[in-house]
Amino acid sequence: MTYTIKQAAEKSGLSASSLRYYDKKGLLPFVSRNRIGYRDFTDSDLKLIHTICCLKNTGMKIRNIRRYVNEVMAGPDTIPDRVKLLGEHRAAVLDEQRKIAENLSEIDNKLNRYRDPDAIKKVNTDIKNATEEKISESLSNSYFNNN
Amino acid sequence: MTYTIKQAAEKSGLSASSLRYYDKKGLLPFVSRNRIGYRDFTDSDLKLIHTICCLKNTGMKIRNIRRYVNEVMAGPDTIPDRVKLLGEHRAAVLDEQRKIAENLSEIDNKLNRYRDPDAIKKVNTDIKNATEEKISESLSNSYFNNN
DNA sequence: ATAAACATTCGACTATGGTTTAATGCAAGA
DNA sequence: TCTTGCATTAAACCATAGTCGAATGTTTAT
Repeated sequence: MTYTIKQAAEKSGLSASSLRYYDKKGLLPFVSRNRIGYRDFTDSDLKLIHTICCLKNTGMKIRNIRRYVNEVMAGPDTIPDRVKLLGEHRAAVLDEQRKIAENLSEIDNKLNRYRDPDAIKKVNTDIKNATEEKISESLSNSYFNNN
Repeated sequence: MTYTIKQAAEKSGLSASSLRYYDKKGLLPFVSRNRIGYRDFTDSDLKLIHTICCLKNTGMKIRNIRRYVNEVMAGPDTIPDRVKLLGEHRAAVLDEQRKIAENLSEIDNKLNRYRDPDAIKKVNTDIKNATEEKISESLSNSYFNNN
């Protein structure tokens, strides 16, 4: 069983354009061509493409995905390299997730402030403070169009 | 106390270029200018810039950050809009975090496979299967340069 | 045999989020 | 005064990750 690029696109969730783009970028050196130059995707190809998607979806750059694919193509000797590459990526993703969670918790604080019954009062106090800060520096103020 | 763009850059963790870029994109309408046209950043300004950074760091697009900033500038009447905007953003971020965690867990599976004592054997089996799949379809095989 | 529906490549185009450069101006210290 | 260091703008440039259109070829069904 092989698949055309359109079928591979459906199965992988990528667009045919993206698959061609990835191929051009060296991410799909394992995809064969039939006698007239059309790509023939196998199930094994789609498994590796799935892994590529996992890396892409977690933010790995094309350049590093290519490194990984090349290591896969080079055979079992590169297993330590793959562990290093994936392990470092894993750590980077976790760190990024942590940072996002931190930033999100600040957004949550804002949301809670806005949902507070006294939100209007508090927001008005903020505006007053910001405005006074501008005034005390003889700066123009743009809150509420009070220029 | 006011800050030059350089000092504001240091305090916010952004580059001066980014601050100018954000200003150009309408994210900093609250930043005043002194008599010769230089930006004067106040502490209140930096607080709002901090919020902007939280939104940016969680992946909000410039266009939506601008919407938020405009709502802030428009005063307390827009609090429900802000809650909607931030609430939707929050949900989107959580969903994205969930997807990333899912993809990462598949990467973890790969890592565990590679760290298995039988990793080489298993990888060789994979290559064998992939190769046989290609052969059975009369396709060229590129694993191990066995073209 | 001809049209529809695929496939190919190449180069141009888009979007996003900046960074860099060039020309210019202001301000403060030697 | 003159140099140094900061500021301004507009426009060009960059990186990333695609997407699209044109020209062309293939396969299939009618």
